[in-house]
Amino acid sequence: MSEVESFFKSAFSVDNVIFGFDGGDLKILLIQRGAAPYKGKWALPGDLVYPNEDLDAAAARVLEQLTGLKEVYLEQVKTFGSVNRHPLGRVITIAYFSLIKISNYTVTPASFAQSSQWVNVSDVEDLAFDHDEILASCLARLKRKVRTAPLGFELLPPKFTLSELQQLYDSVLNLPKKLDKRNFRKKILSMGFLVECDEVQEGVAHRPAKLYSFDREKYEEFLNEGYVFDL
Amino acid sequence: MSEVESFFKSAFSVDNVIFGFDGGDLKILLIQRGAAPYKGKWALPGDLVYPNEDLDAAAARVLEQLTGLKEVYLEQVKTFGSVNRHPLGRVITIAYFSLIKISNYTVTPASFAQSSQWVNVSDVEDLAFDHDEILASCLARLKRKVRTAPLGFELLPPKFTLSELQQLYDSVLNLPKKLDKRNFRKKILSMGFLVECDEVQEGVAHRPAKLYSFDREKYEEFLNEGYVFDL
DNA sequence: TAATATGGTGTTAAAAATACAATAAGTCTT
DNA sequence: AAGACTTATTGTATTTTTAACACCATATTA
Repeated sequence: MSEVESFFKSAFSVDNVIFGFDGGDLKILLIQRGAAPYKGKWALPGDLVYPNEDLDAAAARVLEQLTGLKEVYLEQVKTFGSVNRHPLGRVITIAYFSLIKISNYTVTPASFAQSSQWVNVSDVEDLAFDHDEILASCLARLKRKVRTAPLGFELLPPKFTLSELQQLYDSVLNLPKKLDKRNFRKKILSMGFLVECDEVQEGVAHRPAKLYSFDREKYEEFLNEGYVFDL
Repeated sequence: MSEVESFFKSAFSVDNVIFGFDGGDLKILLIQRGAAPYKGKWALPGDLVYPNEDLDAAAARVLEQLTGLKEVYLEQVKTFGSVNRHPLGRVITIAYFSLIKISNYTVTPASFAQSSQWVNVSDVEDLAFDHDEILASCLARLKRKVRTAPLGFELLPPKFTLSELQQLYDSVLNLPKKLDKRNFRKKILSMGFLVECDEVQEGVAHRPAKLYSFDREKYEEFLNEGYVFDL
């Protein structure tokens, strides 16, 4: 094999850390591998990139096949390419994370075929390949990004309470001390892109909270006035 | 060709945005392409990744071949993989940036063979491939990173004046208003990891400035006490 | 020695971050 | 129906951080 040919004895894949938020916990969607290598192990959903497919498109495809969801927040994080990361050859992988509203998740043929499962981020361990490391990178990115861009809303239903929003931040950031309720509300409301719906929570055994939604137009105005999201 | 084979008709490269700081300006090192495609155009230095070479190693190799420098700051930024980004086939590229002390730069056989040149970042335009976009990503990353980690020092000689340091920040950040001299000094010195050398500038036609150096141990202490670099 | 150039230094006012606790509005139990 | 229970909602005082701002010092060169 010539040297030039040997450059083409390689492939690339995408792997996707799919985040969801449910029951107060940050979760990711894992699949159990049905074939070697790492048969039976839990892994991040991923696939080889098709020869004429863009990278972002490949990540979106993996996501859609597994969840049925399109047009979700998707962000490239880092590329992992250690020579020996894949037992069967030189395969580098481009890691993405995506944020979905877990309530929209439905079981698809793909997720049915390869058993898949939502797992609390804090419980994940011992994934196939270098996926533990990939998860760590994506989680670190999410922690940073969620403080500097209005990403949290991608994980919540369209209408949510401020307590739910705060819980989300608490579980993503996982800080030694929870955020202060009054200060959190003051700050997030002062940015002016959360609007009150004329609705309250239902079916809770206590005082129902007001529902809010994220107003993207008002967020754009906020940016145009030179402010930056910072939490 | 089988479908599986077609996955292996692809290659990956690294491209490196090599930043230097000289004469008050932020610069990058470009090479002029000697062969098609884009023959004669200016481009970021890069190369295909060898079959048994890690990605970071490939980026370091490209850098060393061009500059003779080892052990420089190197950071992966983003992977570019549009289907048609390379005219000759499917080549995705992993973009890195590196920070070098431009005074250490020497012409190497590689940089001699392919004409190379330092160019002010603000003057760069119309690079080969998607390199304009790659540069934009790396520059954005540098702007962010330089405020949250002590990277600036990688671009300066071991001993520098506070004015030089501020000039560096001014030219990297390129803000509408320059930083305030007194506030800048107060803040950077208060972090406690810059130490005065017992030396002053020489050969300047005005009052010579004190020289400082970055003390990495003190920086580690600073971190261990729970502080974070923030400028 | 005067002109010129950059180095070096402190204070004050404004804004932002933090710490902190009592009342309100529902449901559930008895 | 009263009381217990649970979470929602709201404001103030303190501390910390940021931002704005101007003059004298020290060297070289003409």
